[in-house]
Amino acid sequence: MRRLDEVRGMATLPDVAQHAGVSTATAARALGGYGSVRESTRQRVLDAAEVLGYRPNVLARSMITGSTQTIGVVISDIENPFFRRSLRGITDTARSRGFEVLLANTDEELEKERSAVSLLAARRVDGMVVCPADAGDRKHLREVIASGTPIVLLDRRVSGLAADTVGIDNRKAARLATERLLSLGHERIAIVTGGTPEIRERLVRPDMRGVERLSATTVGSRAAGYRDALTAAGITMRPEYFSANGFRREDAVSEVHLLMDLPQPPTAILAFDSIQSLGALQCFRERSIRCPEHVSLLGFDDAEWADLVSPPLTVVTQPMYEIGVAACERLLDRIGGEQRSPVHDRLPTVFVERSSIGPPTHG
Amino acid sequence: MRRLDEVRGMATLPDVAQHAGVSTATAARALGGYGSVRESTRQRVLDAAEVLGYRPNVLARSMITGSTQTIGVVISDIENPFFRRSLRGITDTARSRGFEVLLANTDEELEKERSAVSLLAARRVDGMVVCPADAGDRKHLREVIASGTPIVLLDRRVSGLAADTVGIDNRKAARLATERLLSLGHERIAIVTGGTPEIRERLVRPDMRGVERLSATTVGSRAAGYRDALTAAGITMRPEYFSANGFRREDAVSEVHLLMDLPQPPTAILAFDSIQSLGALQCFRERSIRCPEHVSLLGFDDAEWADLVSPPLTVVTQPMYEIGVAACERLLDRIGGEQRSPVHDRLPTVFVERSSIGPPTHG
DNA sequence: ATGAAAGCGCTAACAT
DNA sequence: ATGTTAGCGCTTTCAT
Repeated sequence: MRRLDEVRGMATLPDVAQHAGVSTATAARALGGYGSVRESTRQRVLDAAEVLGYRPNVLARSMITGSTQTIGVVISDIENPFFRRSLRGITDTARSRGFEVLLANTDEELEKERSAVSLLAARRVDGMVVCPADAGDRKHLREVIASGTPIVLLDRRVSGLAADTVGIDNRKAARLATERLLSLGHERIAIVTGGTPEIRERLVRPDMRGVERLSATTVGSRAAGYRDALTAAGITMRPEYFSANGFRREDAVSEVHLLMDLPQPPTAILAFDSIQSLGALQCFRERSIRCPEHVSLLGFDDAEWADLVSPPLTVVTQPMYEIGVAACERLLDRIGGEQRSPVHDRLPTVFVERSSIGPPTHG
Repeated sequence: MRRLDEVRGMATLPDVAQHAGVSTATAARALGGYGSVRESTRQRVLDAAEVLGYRPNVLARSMITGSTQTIGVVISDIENPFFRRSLRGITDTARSRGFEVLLANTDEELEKERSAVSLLAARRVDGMVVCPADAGDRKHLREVIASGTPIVLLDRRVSGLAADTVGIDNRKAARLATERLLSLGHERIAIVTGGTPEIRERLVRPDMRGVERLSATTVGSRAAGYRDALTAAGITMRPEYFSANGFRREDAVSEVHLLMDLPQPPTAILAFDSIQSLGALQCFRERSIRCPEHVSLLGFDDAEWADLVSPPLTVVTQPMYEIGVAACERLLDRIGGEQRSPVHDRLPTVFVERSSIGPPTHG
């Protein structure tokens, strides 16, 4: 009775139409719920569809309508607490609005980002949420936007790109965190940024020229906030307290070791994300350094384990899930045709004081 | 010069063909790298594509070839360490083989699983990796498989389903873990399963009937392994030591509170996943229970924080990433046309002893 | 309210 | 080696 159905288990619109004794156009109208169809006909078509186990071919539909009801998400690493929580916000929101999510990891590598973006574009996603690599050119993003596919930037702002951005005020958050450390009496404060040596280079030169340009990146902004606080307190920034040698946990571990090996090791460390915090904690454990007695640790992002490590970590919290939600909503609005010029949402951060910071021990 | 390009930024094959002065077929061949094309023509086409910023429409291609080069992943929660690590294994593998990943969360809700699977099927994914909800019917999975789309089961085995499975030997792993606790002298061992009350009901009845059927689920298998060890040691399982009231951290926290409120609280707890471990740890902290002095804790899955919480957690490790890789490879093989009957991969677990377990304190 | 027919952008025979 | 010609399954005018 139904040929195609037997081949690949798929009945098509013509099959349904024939079974219901109507034209494909009518069947499509009945199924798609548009146009006008007499109730009795409608029912007949629906029944036929039911009987045949008909499932519309979304691909064919997309080809015509031009919409795939799919968004692409390009992030550096799903395993990073910030991204995975945000991703959950994105997927939940997308889902509730009838969109699917295509996922791609970049591991902070520009090349992977490029190919991911290009592949997603080829898949005709209706839009993308991307957390752009901290440096490098943005031609690929620009092209996508130019071709009419909206992009919303997550976490990181890119100057000169016609894209909405959702994140926090990184500079301010870092300044506040640093100030808290300062108020405790710390003067030797190091930052473990998880950034790349290149970024570091531009940030540590005497005049700090280029900080403004770099404030387009998270690391740059936070480093700038750190500098703001130090400067205001009349403290000179020491290049050796500026660590930026990779975003992985192992990178952080070795960087903190280096820090603690310094003739004048820092009395406090500000970690720029939860992976870096974990690395610092691991280093402390390896050296039997007591925290906060020997050194204070303040981190970004309230990971699920932050209150259960020892000592419980004091953190600057970003509303990770909400950032994802907001980013997705912005994107969906754009996809829906919203026109206004790019907006940059800055969600509020919260300072959660636990016990990993305390007054410095000078020795 | 290029009409379509101006409308939606998209040049089509005919555009490229015309620009290169060849037929669409030739252009397609040159671009697709199949058939035979003279080198000079090839170059001309490629150049034209470059100039026009041509991007093949994957949808149109998929409609014909019937392959979308996309796999769907249906898991309960990306935020669970096990799933996110596995997901990374899946995406990395898929990527390297030219497949994209469509993601869906189910939160262990059968209804969400059904709709996710159905949506992915409608998107014509070439296959799916799914971690099925612990209970309920599997008609939706069966239908997908019947329609010719292969499914590989992650973590959980479902009897009577023609699908490959990749996971560990849960029963054995749980038995070994329990035996370790037993060898330390514990007799009052509780399990925090993260399962549902329904599953628990079936497992705690005196005769334990139904355990076999339930061994199709992770919780069921692990509970069975726990029972195996207890039985072999001549210890009667106490229903009150069997906790199953939700998979979330909060659930675990309150369950462990309940456990510790018992007239005879357990001297050791076996947590069935890292979220449950986190919950137990949190409860301990809330009650100032010292671990392992007051109670031992042994968990499944070596989350990134496991060695940094206090006390460092003793765990049974699953090769999470590798499980994802294996699942994806199996799936890709099936998609590639492999026929053999369903295989059930069981990857090896490793016992990592840290300091959260010790001899019981009888009091 | 319904049908006929023209595509969407591409691939795949089948010719040449 | 290249071109011609059907479609894939659906939506969408334009008739009727």
